[in-house]
Amino acid sequence: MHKLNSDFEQVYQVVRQIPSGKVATYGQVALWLGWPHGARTVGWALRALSEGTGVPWHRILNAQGRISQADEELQQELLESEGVIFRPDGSVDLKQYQWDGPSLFADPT
DNA sequence: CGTATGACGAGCC
DNA sequence: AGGCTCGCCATAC
Repeated sequence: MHKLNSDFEQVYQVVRQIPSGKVATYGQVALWLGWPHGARTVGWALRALSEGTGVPWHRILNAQGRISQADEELQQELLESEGVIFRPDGSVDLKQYQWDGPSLFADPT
């Protein structure tokens, strides 16, 4: 299949699998892609993302369960609209909301 | 091709 | 607990 598999595309493919109401961390996504220390690269990919791509970028938080992007207000609203509850300190309980990982049934294509 | 940058993360002070 | 530094890695220039 067309190898559009640039590293960015790989990131998007994983992020797109995160279900509504769940979140994932940069490092977590990186691990799923096989980059033990590529968390920053995941951030780069999401940053390069333009609007209307359909990629649920807002479901990505840092290891502390906090928003790392500039437009925090928007991201929090998007998550809350999916049922994610933020703590008073502006973080989310990863124990509760962190996604388990890509389904083993997800076809790699 | 070397340097700088960044939506990270773990460690150290 | 909070802030700073350093390591990692794909892009940008």
